[in-house]
Amino acid sequence: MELAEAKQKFIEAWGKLGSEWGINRTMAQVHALLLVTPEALTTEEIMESLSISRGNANMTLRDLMGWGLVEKQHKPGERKEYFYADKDTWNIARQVAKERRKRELDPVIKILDELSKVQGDVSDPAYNTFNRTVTDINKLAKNVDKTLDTMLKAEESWFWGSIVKIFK
Amino acid sequence: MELAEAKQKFIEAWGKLGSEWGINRTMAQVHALLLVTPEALTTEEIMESLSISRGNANMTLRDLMGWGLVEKQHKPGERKEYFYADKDTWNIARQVAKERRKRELDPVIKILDELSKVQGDVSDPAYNTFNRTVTDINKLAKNVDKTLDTMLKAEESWFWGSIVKIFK
DNA sequence: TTGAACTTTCAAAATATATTGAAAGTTTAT
DNA sequence: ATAAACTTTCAATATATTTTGAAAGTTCAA
Repeated sequence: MELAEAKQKFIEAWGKLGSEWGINRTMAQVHALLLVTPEALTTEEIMESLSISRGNANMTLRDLMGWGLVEKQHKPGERKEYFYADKDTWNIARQVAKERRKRELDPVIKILDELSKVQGDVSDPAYNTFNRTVTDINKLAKNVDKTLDTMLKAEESWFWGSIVKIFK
Repeated sequence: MELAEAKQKFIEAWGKLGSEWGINRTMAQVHALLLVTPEALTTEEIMESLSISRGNANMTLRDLMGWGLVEKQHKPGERKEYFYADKDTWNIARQVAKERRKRELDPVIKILDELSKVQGDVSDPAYNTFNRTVTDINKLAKNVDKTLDTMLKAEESWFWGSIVKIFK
């Protein structure tokens, strides 16, 4: 397989996986492109390479920076902005986990906390089922939250070392 | 807060979380409804309760059964089908992890394996960056895969006990 | 200042995804 | 064999999301 073809396949696969996990396909593709490119790219080059419009490229790059996955670079003596992706897989995973926790998990936990407090008739099965389900999910969510918290602070080697020890 | 209102909020929150994670909003809502309902419900009742059409309810229930989250029940002497959701949070989490692994992670690993094999000029930075990125992601993906595999076989208490020990 | 080089915005258009509902299909009791 | 009770299908429709591209905005060198 040619390198060019392989890059293409990687970008496609990453885009598909992203869209299955609630991440805009284009955003995942731009990220993939930057991941397999050694040097920083301009908006122009990204547009060209993925056949997307200027507006789309601009918004997507802004989002990627918001996720902490891509950063702007300025080359001395040039007006153009260059974009570069961190290529450390562990950093990427941490960054994504961090953002999704903040944006999605935390708000849900807040709601579950509220719903756990709802009072009702203990002899009512409808109430009992509701209460048990909500408090159980709340517990799980908080466990995940705490686990992520520790993971985000951890060093890669330490983390995988520990995981491997447990799951053996 | 009233129980009815609380149920409503739970269904909404679950639907939103689902859609953020690539799961059809209605599917998540039907699941949520069944989770907070002690007894099994008919298609009719679900349609009514969530204001969705018969076709939508039917397809969604079929999908939920495909995910192993909901099952049909038959009441003796009745023609109607009743639908019931397993309420064990750990089972739900395992089931979702299992299905997503099969449907999304495994296919990606297959592609990454192929792409890892691509040969190229070692003095070419484009090739080096591609190769390093792909093999790194492949390693991460396989670690996740292996971890899920073990987790899926694990008992709840054992699992959380271990996790708590490590992340302490 | 001016204008060239570049970036950002956002309403409109395109695309993708989800939903409807009526017709077709199936099952079962009689 | 019939028909009532129920389930499934799927083309048409509706909704949600993504993308475009041209215009407006910004920056900077001369």
